[in-house]
Amino acid sequence: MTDNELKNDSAVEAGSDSSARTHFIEDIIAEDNKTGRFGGRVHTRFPPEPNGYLHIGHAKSICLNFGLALDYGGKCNLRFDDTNPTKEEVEYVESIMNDVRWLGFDWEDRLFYASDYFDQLYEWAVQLIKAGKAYVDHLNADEIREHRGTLTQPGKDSPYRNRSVEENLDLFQRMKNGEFPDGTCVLRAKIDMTSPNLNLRDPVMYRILHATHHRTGDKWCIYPMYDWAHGESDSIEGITHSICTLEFEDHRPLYEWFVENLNIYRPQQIEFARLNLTYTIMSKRKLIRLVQEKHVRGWDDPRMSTLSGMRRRGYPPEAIRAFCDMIGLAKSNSVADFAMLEYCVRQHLNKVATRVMAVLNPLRVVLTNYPEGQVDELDAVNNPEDPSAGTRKVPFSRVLYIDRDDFMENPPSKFYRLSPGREVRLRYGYFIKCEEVIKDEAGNIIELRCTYDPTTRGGEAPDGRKVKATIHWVSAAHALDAEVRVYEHLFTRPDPNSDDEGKDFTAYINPNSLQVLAGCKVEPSLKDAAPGSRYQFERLGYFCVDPDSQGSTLVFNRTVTLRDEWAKLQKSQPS
RNA sequence: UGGGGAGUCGCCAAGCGGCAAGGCUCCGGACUUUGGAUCCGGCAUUCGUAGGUUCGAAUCCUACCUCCCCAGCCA
Repeated sequence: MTDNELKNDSAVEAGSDSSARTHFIEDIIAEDNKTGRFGGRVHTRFPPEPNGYLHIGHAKSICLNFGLALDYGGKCNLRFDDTNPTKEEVEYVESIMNDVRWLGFDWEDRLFYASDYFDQLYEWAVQLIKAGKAYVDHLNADEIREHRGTLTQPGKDSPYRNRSVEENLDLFQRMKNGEFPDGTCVLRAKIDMTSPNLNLRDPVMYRILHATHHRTGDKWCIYPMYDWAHGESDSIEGITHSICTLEFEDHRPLYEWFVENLNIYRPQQIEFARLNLTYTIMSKRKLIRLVQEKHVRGWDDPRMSTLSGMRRRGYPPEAIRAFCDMIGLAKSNSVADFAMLEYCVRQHLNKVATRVMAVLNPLRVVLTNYPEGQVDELDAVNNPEDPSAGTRKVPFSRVLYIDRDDFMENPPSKFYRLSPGREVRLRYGYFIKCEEVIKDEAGNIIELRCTYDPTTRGGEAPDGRKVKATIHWVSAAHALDAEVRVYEHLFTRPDPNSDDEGKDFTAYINPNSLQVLAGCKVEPSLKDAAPGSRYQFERLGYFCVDPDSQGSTLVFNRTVTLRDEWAKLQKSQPS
C-alpha cells in the first residue's frame, strides 16, 4: 500500500472530507512551517516501551505520528523506549513491530532504541557533571522522597548536592563500573529543590540496576530515567514534534532544561489527550493482569483492547485507522463510545466481506414436497456492495437448517419471520410455508415441516406475491460443522475503572463476554476458509476464522453483529 | 492550600468578536431477496457559573465552580 492509498483510505473510511478541519497539532505544524522553525521538516516518532502489547490507545498515537509524517511529507521513527530492563522483553518488541506493520505503517530503515544512545547519554551526563549541573546523591529512595517536599511545601537540598565536580565524576564512573549495589546512589540533575514543579526538584537521571538488558546485555548497570533519555533521544534523531500524552505536560520544562543545558538541538514536545473507550480498560498494568490472572486467554484474546486481540477478533486495520480519524484530537480527557469503533468496523467490512450463510442455532426444516435426494445449485451473490466479487453456487435440498431465532410459534405483531402457516423466502432459494411444528416429549420444537413453492426459485414469485421476510439457511446434507465464539463487552459497565464501592476493575468483568456455540452449520463454500479471513454471515454479523481452526474443524469469532432493528425492538419492548 | 491542564448536544469534536460544523448514538420515514447497506428528515435560542466590555461574545476581561495530572531510583 502506498502512502497515498493509505491516506485516502483512512479519510474515506472516516467519512470525512479530509481536506478541511485541522486539529491543534496540525495548527502548530503549520505555524512552524510558516516561521521556518524546523526548516519545513516534520519528523515524528512512535516511542513505545516494550513492556506489554499495544492496544487501541496506542493505535491513536501511531496513526497520529505516522499519519502526520505522511501528510506533511515527513518521516516517523519507531523507537523503543527501553530504559528499564526489569520490565522489558523481546517478546514485546516483536509484537509491537508486528502490530505497527499490521496497522499499515512503515518505519522504513528508522528502527531505533533508546538503548542505542546509552553511550551518548553517558557522555552528556558527564558533561552536565562537569558543568556543575548534575551530582551523585547517596540519599536512599526514602530520603530522596522526604527531601523532595510535597505539593505545597518546597523540598530541601540533599547534603550531597554540593560535592565537587571531581568527586561526582569519580563516583559516577564507579556507578557505571558496577562498584555499587542497586540503590546505593543515583545521578541527579541540579535544578531547583524549591520549584513548584516537582519534576524540577533535582530529578534522578540514572539509577543503578544490575539487570540484563534485552539488547545491551550486561554492558550497563546504570540506566537512564525516562526524562533523561527521551528528549535526548528525540534530539539525536532530529525529531521536530515530539508528541506525547497529557500527563507529560509537567515534564516539558524538564525536557527543555536538558536540551538547553546540553546545548543540543531542541525538538518541540506537544501533549494530547490519550484515548479512552467505553467498556474497556487501557492501562497496560491492568491488561497484563487480565492475562496473568487468566481472565482472558492471552494478549490476543478477541475480547482484549490490544491490537493483537482486535486482529484475532477480525477488526480490519482500515477500520481502526478510520476510527482514529473519527475520534479527533484534543487536549480534554474524554471517553469515546465503543459504538464508534463498531461503526467503523461494520462500515469497512460491509464493503469488503464476502457474504455467506451460516446457522448458529440450527432448527431442522423438512420440505415435504421437495423430492428426496434432489440437489439444486442456487446462485448467491458474494457481495452486493461489490459486483466484482461475483457469485457462487449454494446447494439446496429437502432437509435444511434455519436459525431458531427465525421461527416463533406465537409471534408478536412485529415479528415477521417464519411461524405456523406463514410464508417466508429462503435467501436465494424458494418461498417456504410452515405447515407443521414437530416437538419432542418435553414440548421442545425439534423440527418444522414446510412446503416450498417450486415456482419461486431464486426468490421471486411469478404471481407477484410478496413475503414479509427473507431468512438464511443451509442444506443439512451439505453443511459444515463449526464452532462460533460470540463475544460481548469484556466489562459490564462503560467505565470499569470507576472504583466506587472500592471494587477492583475485575469485579466488573462480564461473565457473558464469551459464549461458545458448538454445532453451528455453515455453507460448504467455507470449507477451506483460512484463519484470519473475514465473512459476513448474512443477517447475523461479521465473523473471522480463528487460528484455532484446523483441518475439518472450523472456528469463527464473531467480530461484530450487524445492526439489528429486530433486536432493538425486542430490547425496547421486552416480553 | 503549590504547579500544570481541561470544561461546547447522551459520546467524540469544530469554532479563534458577527449571531452554534460534522461524526457516533438515538428517534421518525423511504427503499430493500440481509429487520444489513443506502437514502431522506429530526435531535444545543445555547457554549461550567456569575458579572463586565462591545452595536454584537462560545469566542475578550474579572471572579468563582467542577474535573484531570504531578510528591517512582516507572514510562
